[in-house]
Amino acid sequence: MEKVSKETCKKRLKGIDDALYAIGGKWKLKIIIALIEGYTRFNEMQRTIGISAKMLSLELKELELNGFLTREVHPGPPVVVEYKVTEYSDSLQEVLQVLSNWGEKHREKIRQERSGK
Amino acid sequence: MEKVSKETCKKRLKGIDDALYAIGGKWKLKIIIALIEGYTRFNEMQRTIGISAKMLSLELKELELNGFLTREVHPGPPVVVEYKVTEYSDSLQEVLQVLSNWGEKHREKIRQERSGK
DNA sequence: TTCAGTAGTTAACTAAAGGTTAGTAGTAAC
DNA sequence: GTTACTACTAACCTTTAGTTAACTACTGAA
Repeated sequence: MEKVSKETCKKRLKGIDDALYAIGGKWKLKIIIALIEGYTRFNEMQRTIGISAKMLSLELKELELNGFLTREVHPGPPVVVEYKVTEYSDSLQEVLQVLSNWGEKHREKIRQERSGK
Repeated sequence: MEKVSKETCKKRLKGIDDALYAIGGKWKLKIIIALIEGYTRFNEMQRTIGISAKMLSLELKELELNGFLTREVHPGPPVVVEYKVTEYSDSLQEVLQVLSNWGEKHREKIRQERSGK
């Protein structure tokens, strides 16, 4: 009789590890949300998310490389660059939903604890 | 007719923000998994997760402060310290499940892409 | 008595993440 | 002709995250 379920644990840890590798960090999920909600332009996203140009540029490159979005340059003039989520990003919808909901509830809990004191 | 749903977007971004504030970073979710799966001791968790003593110590303090776990010292001799998840951590089960599953599938996808070349 | 284990802490350091400011090159409005 | 917007990039700097090794203090086994 073990208290610890080593196999399940290892499996879950590995899954989390792989997920964090692809979509961990401060910005990736936020960028994907912005794209899913219909934002396509660089400056637009920068303002919406509250990210610096440098970070946005870096993260967009990584996300493109990993198949989460595409970058389309429409030669102008004026030149317009559009970022769009790929179908693969749809596989993240559930993650986004669950995580965002949890965050909302957590914020509510914290708020109540503070006001309750 | 807007392509962008600003309200939904803002709400989801805020939710993600709150979630990442509490459980973002490389270690917090992993520690919670280890605890949920039944690990209770410091060195045990260190080995299972592959985290340094310093980081584990720091993260455990934060998680305790935020109500995700309790620290029980059983005065010995020998002194034994037990970490246990609180009920509140159960609210993370769905997050853990969804994220870990996504990670697994993502790894599988990457693996296939590499072998397919 | 020496070696190993428990539960950490501390110091010294490196690496990664992120911010700020400035600048580029083009368009377009005032 | 000056200001502003778009989509960035480069240099510089700070902060946060993380590693390694040494050390504490106590227990128990060889």
